[in-house]
Amino acid sequence: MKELVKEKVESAIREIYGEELIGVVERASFEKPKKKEYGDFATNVAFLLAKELRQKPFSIANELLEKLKLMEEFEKVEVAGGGFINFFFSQNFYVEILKKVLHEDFYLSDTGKGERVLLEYVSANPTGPLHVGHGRGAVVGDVLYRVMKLTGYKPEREFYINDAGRQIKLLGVSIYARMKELSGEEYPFPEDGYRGEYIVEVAKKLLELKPDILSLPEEEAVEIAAQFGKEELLKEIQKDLRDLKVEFDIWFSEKSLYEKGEVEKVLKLLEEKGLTYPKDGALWLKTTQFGDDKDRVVRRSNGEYTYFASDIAYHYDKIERGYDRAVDVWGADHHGYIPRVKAAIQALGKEPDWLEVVLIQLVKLFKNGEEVKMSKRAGNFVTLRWLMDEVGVDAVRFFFLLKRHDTPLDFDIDLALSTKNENPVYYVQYAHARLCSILDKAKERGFSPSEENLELLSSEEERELIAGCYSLKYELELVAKRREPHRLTYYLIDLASKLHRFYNKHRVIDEENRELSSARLALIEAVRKTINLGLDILNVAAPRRM
RNA sequence: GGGCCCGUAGCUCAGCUGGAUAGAGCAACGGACUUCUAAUCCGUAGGUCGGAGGUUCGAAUCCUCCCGGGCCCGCCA
Repeated sequence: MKELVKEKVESAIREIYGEELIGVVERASFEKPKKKEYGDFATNVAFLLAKELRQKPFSIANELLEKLKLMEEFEKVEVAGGGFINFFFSQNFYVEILKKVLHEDFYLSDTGKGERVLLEYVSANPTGPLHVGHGRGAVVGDVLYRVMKLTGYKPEREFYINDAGRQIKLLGVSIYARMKELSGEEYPFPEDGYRGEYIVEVAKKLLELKPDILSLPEEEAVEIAAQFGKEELLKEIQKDLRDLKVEFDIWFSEKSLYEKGEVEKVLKLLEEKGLTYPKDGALWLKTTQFGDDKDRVVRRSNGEYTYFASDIAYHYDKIERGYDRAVDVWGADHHGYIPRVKAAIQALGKEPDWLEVVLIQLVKLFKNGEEVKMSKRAGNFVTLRWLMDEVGVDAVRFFFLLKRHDTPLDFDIDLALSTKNENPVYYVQYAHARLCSILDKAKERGFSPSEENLELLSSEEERELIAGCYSLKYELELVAKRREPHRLTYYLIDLASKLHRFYNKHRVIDEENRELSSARLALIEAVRKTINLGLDILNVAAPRRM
């Protein structure tokens, strides 16, 4: 709808003021006003044109009005508030929109213009189970991907496996220590080792598989434990993600960067550009040249590469793979890391904006009004698995998108289990079930949807529903452009609310008025299709009955 | 000390690339089921949008300062 009004205004401006002022349309607002007296849509273009033309907004608005009045999509156009232009859509226009919703893939768009975007999310270390924060990032990334697919982008999904470096060694030592304990030997547990009980389980499993492992030289045994643990835990992570309905196209191994010499290669490249220097026995990257607070170490004085070094190689690899843009989903505690990675990207010759970072804020769980504390089994955090078992996947996915990704989320477990209207998942699902029920009931009684008399759908509630369905297209564009998947849940709650309001005021199946009934059934089908679509994109169930 | 995020109704939060009288849910109060699902709806009440300046036709939204809360500042990942 927005595009349409925009288009019409553009053509009016073109006729009156000429091509050169078309640009203001992009900056102008086109919105549904809060007050219905102000029409179905309103714009402030006249104010913006006033600045350019140095004339009064009011007179400019009136000039535009003369042209806009004549267009058949509008029943009425008026100027108010000193220069706002208010549009009232004609009934025919609503009919056309409704038909589009019914027959076309109206929600698709080409906003992305074919941009190849690499979405990287979760990327948890294979040293333990996923926690709820990972889950939130997973859902944000996953839904973003699904929406981008529908809005003209070419996204790909990637999980970066941190299977190299210190934390994997530590994992090996932790498992080794537990195996020693299990076989009754005294062995000091490493200072920063992984203390979660899951380590004990991995240790048990490895002992069963390789009973003689403890008779091997310690170094060798630790290495085996590290590899085994990494694989086991990665499998667990993959299972959690599958159950959360989150998928990936590429599993990218950090280790492979070392094995293929990519880390050395990229550091050499940076060295050739004169962007590295040795100091105190370490190798530093001049990130301050690109806006970072201080230079950063890429190779420690003991010869080991830092995590940053492999991350540079990783992003270099992304650049080499030819993506137009990379979007990384990170935990908000990593935000201090952004300037140095962006600096590295510039050092590699790309614009800093080539990389976008979506930050995921903390998730806190509440049950019976109290915060759910860390479980011993997991180490020191609540696992995603526990939460999924507790409230189900649909609730997890939906609730993770109830707040913008960078604001902290308090996850109310009691609410997620509630079957009342206060639970937004049920609220939306109930709307869907209700729509299905009406359609079933109508069929039983010999009614069927028809597009013969759609002009009868002229009440405020019906128009709201028609416009509401169609705006899915616009919402998806916003989700993709602004990387804000939470908008989709809000949209669905809003559409469900419009449906419930309609339902309580109007009767669909009416023996006295079969024509209106048939038209309303068409509307019901359109709303059902739209809610179903929205839930599908979220990958949340749309039950026919509840 | 430096940097980032946040402060909107009693509570949880939308709205923030400037637009008309600031929204929703929960909680409170009052209503609506012989009818297509009451897992729903309608109404009432509730606000100096943390504070003070500034930019302008117009500010919750942009700028500056202040107050309050969170997070980050490693040759960790």
